Amino acid sequence: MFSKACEYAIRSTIYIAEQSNLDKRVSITDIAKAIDSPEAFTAKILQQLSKNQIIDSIKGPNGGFSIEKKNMRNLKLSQIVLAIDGDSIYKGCGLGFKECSEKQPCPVHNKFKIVRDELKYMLENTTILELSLGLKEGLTFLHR
Amino acid sequence: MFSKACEYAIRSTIYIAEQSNLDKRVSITDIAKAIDSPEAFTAKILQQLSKNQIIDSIKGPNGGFSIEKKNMRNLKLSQIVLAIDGDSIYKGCGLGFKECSEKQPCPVHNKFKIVRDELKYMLENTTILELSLGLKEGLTFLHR
DNA sequence: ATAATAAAAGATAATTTTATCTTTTATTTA
DNA sequence: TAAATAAAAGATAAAATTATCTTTTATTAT
Repeated sequence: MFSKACEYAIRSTIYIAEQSNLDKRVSITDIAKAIDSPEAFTAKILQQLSKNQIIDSIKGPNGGFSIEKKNMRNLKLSQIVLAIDGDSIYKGCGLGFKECSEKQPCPVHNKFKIVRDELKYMLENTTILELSLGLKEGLTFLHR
Repeated sequence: MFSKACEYAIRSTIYIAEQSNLDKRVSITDIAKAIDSPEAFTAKILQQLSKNQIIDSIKGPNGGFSIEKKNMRNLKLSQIVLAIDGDSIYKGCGLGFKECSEKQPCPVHNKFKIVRDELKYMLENTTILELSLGLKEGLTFLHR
């Protein structure tokens, strides 16, 4: 569905949100351990998230990553996916045709449209806040 | 969504079905031209489809690929996806956790379940026959 | 100011996926 | 039976993705 990079991006963001709700800033090392991901690779992805203003980053002692509480409920999964994997999951043809469109649809166009729209709706209406609350309440997990 | 290999597999199968409906066997070269794909790579994928008995293959003069008419209406998109990409699209966790399950769900588990079930239903209920008919009737296209 | 901390940036490496090329095997036609 | 045809199988190569390592920059505390 998504690239590994995007999976790690989503995991990271949810974890950072959870910790930011406890007013804790987290380091790359913390994050990689918490979400069970390769640290250096995760660092690269955090850079992208920071550049896209999805997370905040502070250098130096007591530095680390965070998300402002007031932004969490407006931050949607779709923004992370767009920043890391681009818009191909929304706009791309199911069979990979660049020329595929409503006017000139590929054989699976209309079948896929239903699923893609459902996915799009879900990503655009799921907030990082609600996902981090599930974690906090012990209903969901970010590791084994 | 799917790998390139799987995209080419689906395109190929639909094209072979369309031609088989006209009682025409098609060569690798025909297929690659018709679906706009790299020929040698497509050949490899056709081998897999043949091994999985999704398509029939005959060597030598007047050989090529085909699908028996009586099998077309029972052949589902899901069978092609399973043969080429495996079951990760159905069973895999949206965040890539191996340990994710109903009992120990990741934060997006239930959100993704809805979308994944919709996709699964679509793939398991869309036949190659119906997709090839859309092509035949000029309603859909496999090229620019 | 200096040392310590932590992320950013840049370079490099490993792995996987995509793609190609060559040789072999099966089948048909002359 | 020999030549031609077409897919199968095997080896190799290119590109993209995933992953790691090193150096630089910014910030804080001493």
